[in-house]
Amino acid sequence: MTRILITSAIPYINGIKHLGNLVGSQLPADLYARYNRARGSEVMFICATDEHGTPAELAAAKAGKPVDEFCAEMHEIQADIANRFGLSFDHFGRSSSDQNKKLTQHFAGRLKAEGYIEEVSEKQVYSNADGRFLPDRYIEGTCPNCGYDGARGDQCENCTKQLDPTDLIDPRSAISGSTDLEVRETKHLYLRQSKLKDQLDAWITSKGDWPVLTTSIAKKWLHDGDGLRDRGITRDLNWGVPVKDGDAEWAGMEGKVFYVWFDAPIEYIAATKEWADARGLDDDAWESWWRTDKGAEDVQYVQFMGKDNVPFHTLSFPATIMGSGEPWKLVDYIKSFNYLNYDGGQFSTSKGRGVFMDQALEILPADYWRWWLLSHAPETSDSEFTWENFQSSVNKDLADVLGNFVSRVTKFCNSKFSPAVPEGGTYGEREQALIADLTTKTRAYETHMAAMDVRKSAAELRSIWAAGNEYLQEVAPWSTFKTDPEQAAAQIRLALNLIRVYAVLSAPFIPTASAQMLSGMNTLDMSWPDDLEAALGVLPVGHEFTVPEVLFAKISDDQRTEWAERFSGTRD
RNA sequence: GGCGUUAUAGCUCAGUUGGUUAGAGCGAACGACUCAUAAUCGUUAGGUCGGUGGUUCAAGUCCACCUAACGCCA
Repeated sequence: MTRILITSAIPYINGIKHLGNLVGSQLPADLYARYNRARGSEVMFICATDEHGTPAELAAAKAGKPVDEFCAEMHEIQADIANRFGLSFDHFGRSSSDQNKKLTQHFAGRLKAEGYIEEVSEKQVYSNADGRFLPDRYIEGTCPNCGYDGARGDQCENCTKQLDPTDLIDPRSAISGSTDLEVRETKHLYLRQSKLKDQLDAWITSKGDWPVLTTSIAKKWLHDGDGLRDRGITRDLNWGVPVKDGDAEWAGMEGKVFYVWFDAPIEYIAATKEWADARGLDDDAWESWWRTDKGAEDVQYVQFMGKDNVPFHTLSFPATIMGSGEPWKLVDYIKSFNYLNYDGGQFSTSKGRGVFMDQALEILPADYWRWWLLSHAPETSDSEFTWENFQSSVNKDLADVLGNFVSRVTKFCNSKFSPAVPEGGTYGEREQALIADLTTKTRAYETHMAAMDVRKSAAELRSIWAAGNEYLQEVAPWSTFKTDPEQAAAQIRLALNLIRVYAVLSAPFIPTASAQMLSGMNTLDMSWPDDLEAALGVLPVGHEFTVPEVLFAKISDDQRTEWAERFSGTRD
């Protein structure tokens, strides 16, 4: 059996994600996971919250809570929203877990032993009042160039001149406002990625089947300017994974933590261990997914992410894996996405512009969003969300084409026969033609899904739905019924079975509606239609069903107008 | 300022290694049907593929420059 390991870029703990974040990683990853499970593969689908770093500390301070408590609460909120969006993670972990601390320290120790860590001494501003070192952008003062009062340590946003923190006149902490600052000498660890440049380059080059978006970004970082640069992997913060050499202390690094981008991808592995630990399984259970010496050789590992995450997944994280000298699994395929824009501009977390995951679920069920987002996923270039487009897609595709098909078939059967699969008649030429058509379309759908061509998959699925309406329109059972009720029964029998087939095929996109369709058809049979003719006979003569409620309600013009207004600026 | 991305029918987007009359869905017009969430099905009309020049027997598809929008960086 094929074993597929799927990871979605892990969302940052600081706040609820917007729809652009969702469609860039978690949602398409979920589509792929659900599809492969449906086809009988063994799937491990991993995601987590990315919890370390200064933004988390500041957000916690703003909320008046200890950072660990803040993260724990935010993790629960994100887990709940993910669940309500139907994101079917096998485990939704936390980068602040003990498993990740141990593993991150382990990797650092291995990298040190293999000669891929360099210790560098730097000067950095320390705030006595805050009791911490300050990153450049958290120091404010007066710009020596233009006199602007709110210049930051890295740049003056008024005159755009780049600065060093020591250039500022009357510097102060952006966190506390304190002016009790001093420059201290501090030591940091650098990951010597440059030593692995050729190895990384050869590895990327070998991935000829990866999307251009992925490889071009990686190549740019490898060859731009002086080539791949070493990266600092430690910070002077309290909130993070303490710097250690495996289990041992690291001399001179006391009180420091690893940089969030070092420990975050390692969480993919650690979250799988969290999964095993939560189920009382031994180490073999998770190592068989990640260690090529313990069974992961045959695992197909696919990562999903937005384009901003590509450098870390094509270079930094692989450098960590390669540099460890241990047989960890490298990614086999990276599916990256462009950005989704919102109504003529960007989604903005800080301005509250656009629709956020919790708000989306307040106004409509998850399937509506899943369908629109996936069928418009920004695969080849940035794409755009507009309320008009959303309204017409939902109304036309979901309500009119699919929802109405279910409705017209079940209601017709109920009124002319009974709420059960009717008996009589036989399948003829037209039915065979439909089966042939559906077979072709289903095979095309499978090909697109396997290739992670999200939009093409959605278009193919829609055309499979439409085929049912085309068939009904042509054979017109409402007319047939008047002259040949037996034949009308055969036509409706086929159409009822088609509803089950649609539920199975559509489940990766719209799992909730799919479950409603199966429930309405009173069946638990989710077998994949490998053979369409057989699949259209699964519900036997006499099988009872219930006429389902309206599957998808339409979006009215009033609603559309109201929502466009509501989400245009400030988050409520 | 440097680097990069994008620019295809009214809208959202496809267009493989350059090769016959540039495609889909929505929207529009017309027609059919009436079982159904005023749903469905069919037909038709819309584009000199941002602009200019070039390479080629042949360019939306390669090259140069220009314009516009956007993004990243220092």
